[in-house]
This record gives sequence, structure tokens and C-alpha cells, in this order.
Amino acid sequence: MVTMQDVAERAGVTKQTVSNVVRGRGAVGPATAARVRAAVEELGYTPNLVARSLATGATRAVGLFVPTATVPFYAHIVEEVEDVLDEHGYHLLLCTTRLDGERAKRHLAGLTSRSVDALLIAGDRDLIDHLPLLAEASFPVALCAWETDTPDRFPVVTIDYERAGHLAGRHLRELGHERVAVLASPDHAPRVAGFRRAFAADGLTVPDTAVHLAPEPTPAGGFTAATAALAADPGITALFATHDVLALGALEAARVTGRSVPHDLSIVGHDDNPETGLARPALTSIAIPTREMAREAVELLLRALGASGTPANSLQLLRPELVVRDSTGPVGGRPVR
Amino acid sequence: MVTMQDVAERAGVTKQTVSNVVRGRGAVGPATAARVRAAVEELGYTPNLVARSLATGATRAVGLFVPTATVPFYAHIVEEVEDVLDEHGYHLLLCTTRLDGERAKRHLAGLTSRSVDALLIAGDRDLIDHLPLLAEASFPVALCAWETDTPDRFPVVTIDYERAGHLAGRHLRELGHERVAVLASPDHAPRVAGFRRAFAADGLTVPDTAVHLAPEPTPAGGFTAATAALAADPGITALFATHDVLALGALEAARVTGRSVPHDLSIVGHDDNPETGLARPALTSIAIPTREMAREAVELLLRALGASGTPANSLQLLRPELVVRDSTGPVGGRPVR
DNA sequence: CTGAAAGCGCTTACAG
DNA sequence: CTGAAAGCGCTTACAG
Repeated sequence: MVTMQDVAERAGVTKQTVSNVVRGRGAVGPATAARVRAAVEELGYTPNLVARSLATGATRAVGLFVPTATVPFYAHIVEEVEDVLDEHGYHLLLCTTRLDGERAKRHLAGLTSRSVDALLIAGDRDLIDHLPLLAEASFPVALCAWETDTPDRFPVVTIDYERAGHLAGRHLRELGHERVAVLASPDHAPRVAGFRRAFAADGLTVPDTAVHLAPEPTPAGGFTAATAALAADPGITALFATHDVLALGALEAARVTGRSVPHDLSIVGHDDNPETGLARPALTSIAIPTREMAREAVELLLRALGASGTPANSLQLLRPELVVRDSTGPVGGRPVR
Repeated sequence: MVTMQDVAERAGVTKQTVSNVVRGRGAVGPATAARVRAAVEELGYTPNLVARSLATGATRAVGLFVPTATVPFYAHIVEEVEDVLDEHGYHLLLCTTRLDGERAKRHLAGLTSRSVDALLIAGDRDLIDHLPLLAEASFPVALCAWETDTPDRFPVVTIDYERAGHLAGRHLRELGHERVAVLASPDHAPRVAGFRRAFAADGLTVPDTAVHLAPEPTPAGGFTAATAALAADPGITALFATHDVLALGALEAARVTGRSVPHDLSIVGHDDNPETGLARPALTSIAIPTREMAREAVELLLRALGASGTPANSLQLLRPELVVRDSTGPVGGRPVR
């Protein structure tokens, strides 16, 4: 491996000068600089980043924890984080925790030892018990995509999930729906609360018995929950699924029970997952600014790196938006004719 | 930050001894070791990985290039790679290239400078032009998930895609299909070739006019291609989609043209993507051992790290399997009654 | 079983 | 504008 010293000898200067030229800093005469650059070229010199890191105390790498990479929501976060890092010349160290707290802890310990300059934790509940370990971390830490029990020790950039639920509820209210049900994943309490608030504003109640937990966050789970909801109260005219994949199952349940969507049953999803774009009828959903959220979180971290070192401890809420498509319509919307 | 020297002073030994205790190597007396461990505990010492890397020349990090993280196939590769690395105490440095050759090149340059111990490139055509840069890399490089134009400079672990196409073709032949069409993505020539071989074995030809390129790897692209195929030859009884998402579009095209699947039209997909499990009828597909492939590739790299340094330059082909479900049936299968 | 020395390849002040 | 020195925190032989 060719070192800075080799280049220096070749160019007839000292390695300090080579360092200056390579980094484009410090004052170097144009003739000297040219000579150094030529030597770099001839020798095929490339600086040893590890040595640089040891000297500067910065690795130019940022760690990212996500629960998994196979769920599109997190895959988009990964890509956006990488984009921002790339723009700033940083590398991405990825850790997926896969519902495994021990694994999460192990990775955390590994990263803590100076191998990253900052750490972003995206919606990772596997890590929540180990968060105290980070209290004494020597680098900035931020959280994003956090829905419930938001830790207050670190800055958080997330979605206003309560508002998301409210958007869904208000949309159904504006269409005149009164008897409705909710298909929810266990972690989605804020969405459900927001949904209820929209009904409460009109003096209506969404009872606990109308909230059906999906056994798993898949179309099959949504099918099960929707079937249960329809059986519990066959008179409902609309369904709010706190996740698009659950809405997919609800669509199937409507089909099986002979209900036409949206004429007999309106369905509104959540996340506006592009991967569910093939659903028919096209799903009305709540769009989540996932990539913007990830970007804000990384930039917050990177700003802290440039400045004081610790980011301002704040909670930033990104706003979701209602996207109306074909799966929702006015109550009693079936053409009478 | 507390250093090894601090621990040494506290324990009344030299830092070399601390090093030995921390790494669990070298011979240290039990009493001394206990004293050192206590000092580590009290001071909250954690070794500086960067310094260790500079001294040892190993970073215990492996780089992975993938085209994107948002396609499930690659997301699974990412997770499997990370699993294997985790088992061996390595970290994952992730780079997605996103159809951007310049970006790929930039990342490659960044990683080459000693910041990874090995590099795995998964099906990344964005990188193919820059592969020569790696010829002089000081660390082992391997490729996986490569379908066409497999570079022969590096070891490759991939899928036997030709065999995958053959499995699809043979399955349709066994069901008696003779007039068929193929919906293909441009990069999937080997799958198409294998498919044809199955027909050629029986003296049948799948003409070029029966191979329809999908404009994009999405259900919409599959719909377009399938519609074209059905218009070009309304008499076909089966369709092979070289990608499950294309098969999804084909299902829709069958519906639109009033064909019942599998009675009027058999459809076989490729990849056995779990995310397409909601298709109705359930899709017959070719299952790809994605995670096994990723595991083999990383382990090959890790083995090289332990041994000589350069892995044996070989081509390893993992075998796909046919998974029969409800979208394929015997030709002329519509019940007559 | 323990210690003193040299070195990994760079950067950061500080003289000239 | 250029050079000699010290140091980043660890590990690797090598003496004792």
C-alpha cells in the first residue's frame, strides 16, 4: 500500500505538504501542488481513511438502526438517509434489529466505540430498553419514525400520527359516515385516537368494540380483522385501516361478504404505500412524508456535527396528507335507480 | 474519552496488559486480569475501534452495493448479508446505487481506502463499468445476484436463472401447453433461454414474436405486455412472466379480456416474491434461494479474510425451485360439463 | 506472566 | 509558503 510518505518522497516535499494538497487546505505553491498531484497520480495514492479518522477523531460514517429493511416504509428511510449522507460525504452503517433486543444491544455496543460520528434510530422499539446506554454517547443521537412512547432524552423527528388518524376520520365524516370500524395494529394507538377525535367533534363515538386488532400487519391480518368487524356490526358503512396492507385484506373481506367498495363500504388506508397501488378500487389513504422525515432527521444530526456537538432536543412533527381515490364515497352511495 | 492508558494506570499495569485482557488473548495472571477488568468497569472503558483498525489493518466492516433497498429481493439480500456479518462480528456499510453510475463510482472510491475489509456487489449493473477499479483492490471482492454478462474477474455466487426458466417451461409442457408467450424484462434473457429450451426439447419453438418486453418491472408493465401478447396471438394457453410483478399485471389482463385463470390461461411467475402472496388465484412461480445466495457470498468473502486474502475465483450457481399453486393447469382445462 | 519500544498513516499546531 | 515534531489509541513482536 502506498502511503503519504511515499508520495512526499516522490514529489520531494514533506508529507505535511502532501496532506495539505490532498485535502485542498493550507497554503501550497501552485508548482509544488502540481508536483504532488503528479506523484499521487503516478503512485496511485489514496489516503488511508482509518488513519485520518484516528487523527481527526471523525469517521465520516453515520449509523442507522431500523427494525427491518424488507418493509417498504423502512426501505425508503434507508435510501433517504443514505442520500443525505452521500450529499455530505458520509457513509452509512446499517443495523436492522429484527425484533431482537439482544442483537440490537450488541450492535449498539459495537457502534458506540467511536466507529460512527452520529446515530439515527428509526422507529426501533427493539432498542427502546437500551436507549439509556446512549445517554453518555460521545456522538449525537436522534430518533425518527416514532409513534408511541416517544423518548424525551433525544431529539425526535416523526410523523403527526394523531393528525393522520384525524384526517381519515374527518374524511369519512364529511362523506356522512356514522357507523364505522377501525382495523388497527397494536402500535397504532395515536392514529386511532385521532380518528376518534374526528367523530367526537360531531358528538359521535367510535366504541372500543368497533376497534379490531389485526393479528399481524399483513393482508391476511387485515382480512381477519375486517371479517370480525363486519360480523360484529354488519351495519357499518366505512372502515379505517391503520395500515395499507390491512386495507388490502379489508378489500378482500368486502368482496367475500358481497359488499361493493365504495358503494356499500368505504375503506381508507394509511401510509399511501406505493407498493399497494395495484389495489382495486384504488385506495384512499393517508400519505406520510417518509423521506422528508428521514431527511430532516439526518440533517439535524449533521448540523449538530458541524456545530456544538449536541443537537437541540426537540420534537418535530411532519404532517401527513389525505389522498382521496376510489375506495371511499358518500354513505349510502349505491346508485338507487 | 477514557483510554487504555487510563485503565492501565488505574489497575497499576501497563497498557499492553490491558490490551491482552480486553481481547482475551495473551497470558495474563488471574489476579491481574481481575484488577484490569475492575478498572475497565469503573472507568467505563470501551476500546477505540478506529485505533485498533489502524494498528491491525482490519476494520471489521464489509461493504455491500445493491441497486436499491426498496425492492424486496434486494432488501432480503441486505438482511441476510447483515445476519452473516453479525454472526462473525462484522459491521455492514451499505451503498445503494439507484441507477446512478457516478454515485456508484464515488462510493466505490470512498470504500476502497481501507474503510472496509471486503466488498460484496449484489446485481449492480450501475457498477459494472467501474469494476476494473476493483482489480487492484487490497481486499476481497465478490459478486452475487448477477444474471447476465457475469464478470469473470471476481468470484460470483448467483442463481441458475437459465434453469429457472427451464423449470417454468417444463412445467407448462407437462401440462400440455404448446402455444405460449413470455413477458420479460430486458435483463432476463437467461430465463427466457431456459424457458425456450424446455419447449425445444419437445421439438416446439417459442418464436421471438411470442416474447414481449415489459416497459417497466411493475404490474402496469406486465399488464401492457400481457395485453400485447394476447392481442398478438389470442390462441395462447399459457404465459411465463419472468418476474412476479409482471405476472400480477398478466392476471389483470386475463380478467379484462374475459379469460379465466388457469382454465383459459395458465400463468407462471418468477421469484416467488412473498409480497405477491395476495394474488388471486395464487401464483405458480419459481422460487429463488435469495437468502442462501447472499449467505454463500458473504461467507466466501469472510473465509477469504481468514485465509489467503483472495477468494478462489469461481462461479457458484444456486438452484431455483418450481412452486406450483393455482395459476397453472392443464391445457384446455375448462370444465366441459 | 509482564513491561518498554516501535509503528499503523494520518493531522494538528507551531516554527521558520 | 514549507518543514520537523508530537500525537491520535491501539497492537505487534521482543525482552525480561
